[in-house]
Amino acid sequence: MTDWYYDFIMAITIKDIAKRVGVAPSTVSRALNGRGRMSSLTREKIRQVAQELGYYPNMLAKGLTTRKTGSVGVVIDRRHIPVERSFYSAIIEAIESTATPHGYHVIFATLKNHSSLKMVKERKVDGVVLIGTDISDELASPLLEEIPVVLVDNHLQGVDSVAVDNVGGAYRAVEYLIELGHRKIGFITETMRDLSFRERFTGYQEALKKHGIKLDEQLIAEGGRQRGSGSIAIEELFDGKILPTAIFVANDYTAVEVIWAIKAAGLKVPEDISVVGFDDNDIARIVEPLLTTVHVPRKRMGEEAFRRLLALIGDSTLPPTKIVFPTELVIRDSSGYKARSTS
Amino acid sequence: MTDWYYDFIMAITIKDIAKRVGVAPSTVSRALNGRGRMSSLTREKIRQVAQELGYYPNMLAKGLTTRKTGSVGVVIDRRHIPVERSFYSAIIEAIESTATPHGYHVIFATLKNHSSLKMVKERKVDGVVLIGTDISDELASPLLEEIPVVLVDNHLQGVDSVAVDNVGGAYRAVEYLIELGHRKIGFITETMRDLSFRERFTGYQEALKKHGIKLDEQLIAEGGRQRGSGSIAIEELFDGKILPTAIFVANDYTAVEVIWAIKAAGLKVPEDISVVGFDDNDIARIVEPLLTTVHVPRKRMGEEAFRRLLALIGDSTLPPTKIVFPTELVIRDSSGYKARSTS
DNA sequence: CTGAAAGCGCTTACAG
DNA sequence: CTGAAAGCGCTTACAG
Repeated sequence: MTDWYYDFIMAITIKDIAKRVGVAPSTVSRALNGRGRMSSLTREKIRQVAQELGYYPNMLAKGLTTRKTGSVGVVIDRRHIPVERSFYSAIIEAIESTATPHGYHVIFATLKNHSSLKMVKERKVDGVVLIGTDISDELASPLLEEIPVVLVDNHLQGVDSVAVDNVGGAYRAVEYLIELGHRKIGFITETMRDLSFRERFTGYQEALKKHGIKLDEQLIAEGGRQRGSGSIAIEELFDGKILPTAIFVANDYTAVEVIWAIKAAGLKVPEDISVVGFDDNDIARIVEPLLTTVHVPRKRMGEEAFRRLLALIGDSTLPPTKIVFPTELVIRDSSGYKARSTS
Repeated sequence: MTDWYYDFIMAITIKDIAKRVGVAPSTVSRALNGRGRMSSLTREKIRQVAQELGYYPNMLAKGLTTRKTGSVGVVIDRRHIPVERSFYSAIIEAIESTATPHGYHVIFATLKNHSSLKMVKERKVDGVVLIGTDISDELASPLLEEIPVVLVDNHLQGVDSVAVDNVGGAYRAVEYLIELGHRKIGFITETMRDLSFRERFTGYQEALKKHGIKLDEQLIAEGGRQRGSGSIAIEELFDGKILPTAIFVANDYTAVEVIWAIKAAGLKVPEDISVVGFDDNDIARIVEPLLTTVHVPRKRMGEEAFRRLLALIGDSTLPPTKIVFPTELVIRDSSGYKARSTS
């Protein structure tokens, strides 16, 4: 009776197992962690009882002595919410689903409120992955001193990162447009302040150059970080002397707005203007026409980010590595041959 | 020199502060936690030194003695990923952003692998919110014995929950369709196995009844839990004797598929058939035409879920409460008056 | 092969 | 008002 009561209130500890098996708690610890040689008989007995009792280690106690928590932090910049929601969600899901089989939990935080530094300082995590493009050096540094860090979709000198081949992806997208016969190819981005977007711009430039097309400032527009960025940028382009026959947009969300704006202006996509995005966000398959875009392997990036973090947790002296994933152009309905009639 | 070295390797503890101020560690603890009376002079001195040293409590140690971790778990059914990604992401974000100012961290997990039970048993969280519609009694029960639980978008006897007025929302949506002149109003759902969807069906029935419209089995279709569910359901409806002039769809994602299927059949939305969804998911503003739908206040639900959980963590004897949020019909472009010409 | 002891960093009665 | 001690549940040298 009292036994039952006790069990209900308190969780099972190694002491309980020790008593039941008739050994010392330290022996239970060794058996369960597989440390040190010991008779496989007592080991088996202990494991069996632990199982029977439904024992789980108290990670607070375990962590206090081992300095490992079995958790990792995943931090995302608030700015990416909710606009790029599905993009970053996919990465986070991938991290979670690869962390779980390794016995790790994932603490999810947003960049405001220093809550990421807090979780590190409070010793709640063994490492952290920082997702997104706004992670500054000042933010990363204090973390780096304490704990392994992996950057996703960003890069800082001397810090591990998993990124995507933005230059190559953009290059391929623009080259594809050129292959379709386009020569007046616009470039639209929310902002040039993001590393990823600048890299995509570089790819755009390189593709033009490679094919002997001169860069035209009038075909480049920055819509700003806000809703409606795409339509602001389109207005800017349309105000110029020359109309593009195709536009490469630095991310899908803005590309969708660009499509809307083009349609609102009474033009057709892709008949009048082809549009190609970047990311292969969920919305790319919802807009009309379905968006041609550059696929970013978010799942693989998330998986790799966790794996890399795990390696660093195991050995923090590993030299910083930058892992770059290739992209893939996904051709859908928003792009087509340049119309003959147009200039 | 050695001092610096020491500081760098080890984190600051109350012992360090105690030494510096010249008091006992227990005094530091009391000062920092504001427990017990003490001279406000030493208290201030201690707090100041803690601040200077950049002290953060080791939550593992703190949690070991207080049995509080300062973390809560948020668990989502794997099935909701990625289809309903943005829907549940918004709730999770809301939970995170209301948890942070309270000093709490959020552990995010998915329902597979028992990783949710694991985090509870390992004492990593003080409470958990279970999001989504697939949380069974068997899953919730073992958690309930250990820790406070709040359900979101679901309900179980005797468990705290925050939900949405599915019946009322569906009622309003269908009544709106009736006001537009529609009489042959279809109902499409992925499945009737979800509580939410059944409730929405109830609202549909009640609205018809209230306005003296007979329920017609031929106008009801279940597309199944899969991609393309909406188009499967549409085929079923179109195979029937009578064509609906409006369709109420139990969730937005399926509603989008329904719109696609209608357009693929050569009909127009809303001219030929009006479509109304439920959720006000991000995609509702991306489809064409923009989807009329029932807004679910995900942000407020997430906030309230955390607040409720916090209350239960403070006092686990609070009687179970079911909080139901009202919905709001958001009229966009996928719905319109019933065309005169049609039968 | 296994036990007793110390320690991880905190809090909390208990003295004084 | 404040200090010394015990304890939270685990691990890890250290003995034996």
